[in-house]
Amino acid sequence: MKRFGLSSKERIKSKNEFELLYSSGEIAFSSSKKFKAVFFIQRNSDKNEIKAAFAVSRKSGNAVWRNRVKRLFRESFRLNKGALYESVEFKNASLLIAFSPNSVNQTNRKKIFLKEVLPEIVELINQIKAKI
RNA sequence: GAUUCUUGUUGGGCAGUUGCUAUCCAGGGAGCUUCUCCUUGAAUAGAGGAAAGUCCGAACUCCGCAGAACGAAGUGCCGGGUAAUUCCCGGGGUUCCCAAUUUACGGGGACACGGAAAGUGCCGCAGAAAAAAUACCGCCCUGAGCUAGUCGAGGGGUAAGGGUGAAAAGGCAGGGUAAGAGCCUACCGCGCCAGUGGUAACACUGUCGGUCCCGCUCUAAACGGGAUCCCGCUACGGCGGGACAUGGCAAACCCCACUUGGUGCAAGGUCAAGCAGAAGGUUUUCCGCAGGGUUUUCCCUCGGACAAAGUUGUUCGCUUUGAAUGCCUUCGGGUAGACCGCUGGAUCACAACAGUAAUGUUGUGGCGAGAUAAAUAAUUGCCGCCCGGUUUUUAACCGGGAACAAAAUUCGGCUUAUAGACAAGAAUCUUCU
RNA sequence: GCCCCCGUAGCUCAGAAGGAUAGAGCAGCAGUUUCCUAAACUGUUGGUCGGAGGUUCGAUUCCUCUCGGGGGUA
Repeated sequence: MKRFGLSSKERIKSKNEFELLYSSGEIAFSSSKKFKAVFFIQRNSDKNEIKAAFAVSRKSGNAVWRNRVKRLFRESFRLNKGALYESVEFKNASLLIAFSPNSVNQTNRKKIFLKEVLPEIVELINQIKAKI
């Protein structure tokens, strides 16, 4: 597996997985409340896999803005997922995560850049890593 | 030269690193081994002019048979273009603006632009009256009466004037009259018909336009014929002639002409996986000196009647079924994975020819996304563009900015949103010759 | 993706096959009552009828475009 890649196997794609995540998952917020992450930890699993999703509500902006936010999330996750894999393999667990914007939308932040998104995603990943 | 508007084109470029999707090639591994799957690497390609809104039109799909009548919906000057259109091009008409001004000629814009003389309905307030005109003020004639006047109850005539209104029953001039009026006349206007030009819408020219009836294959205020009324002239035999009758609204109902079956890629098809059925309703037909079997109060086929279901607005008509693992309605259960459809086409670029143009024909060359919780990205450097600041004001450095917006079966239009750049045209202003 | 609906006062809704002062309830404000409050009663404020064009003498109503919200569909 590539160290900094993100293949389609590492993405949540089925409706069942989304229902499991949103019905019984926990929520973590970044310190500025700009972003949030919903995550579900399955303990004593033999798969040791991590699956991520990037969800942006339709009300927060138009298609161009939503696509950009999702791509920035994906880029941030792709570069920083290594620490999570170490914990998952050590604890023998599986993990599902969905990242979403919380207070940020197109009207209050028309242009958004990676240097704003990346530190807060890293913070969220560290919060989740502490709970495994 | 500046500003504004319209139309068209364009919608930053190059390189590096790390990723994603598709196609293809190579290596490794697994299996049910001419095939499929997993994994690693290389190459190539990877959002728009509107991809948007979903307002029109098609291709394609299945249902179904589309046959008729009625209904419903849509379209509406004429011609052309197109696969087709509520689109585009050209022309006509109406209307507005500019310039000029008496018009005309000229330039530009807008227009859902069939029918109001088939019928129905509506036209608030104001006004006398709003569509068969019951005359408010006024004008004119007449005049009971008495207080004898610049009086005037009542009766009649009058749509020229006033006032109201979005709109007042063709306009204007002359004649005429008691006062007036298409009451009469000229010109303009309205409409029918004919001729000329035009494919046509329409334009120009000319004739005609009382009332009733008949005719012309339909229609007729006006084309033909007859009757009748009125007016004028008359040599009394006739001859000549006739103001024009109905405001607006059809994006009110409606009439006329034309068009339209529904459904929309979550259409539709194949494979895999998976589950659980239940309740209710409906129909145990009839006839036939038709044919066959033959066990002859039986069964099958055929024809007819009847019933049920379907035919996605209704009726007729049509199709299927009539006892079976049926049909209909309601409730409930399971799955939401893969593949096809899925991108080469009314295709794109260039050139020539035809055409006023939209567009078409021919030739040459090209292949340019195919995702599905949904790829097409992130970041760094340099160049180019714009803004601000500093300094040695030609330049350099520093900081900031660059619109609207992302395919989802595919095309053709329309509409709406758009920073900047380029080209062409028009209008206005200024400067020079 | 496709197909449909709805926008009227601060809130929930009426209204019409075009006529102008657009209604009702709740809420708000003022008053009566009460020692004070609530309740009750009386009066009153508040609307460019989502936005822009068009038809018409006249549009909340009819037509077109547009903005926002909601629903259905394997």
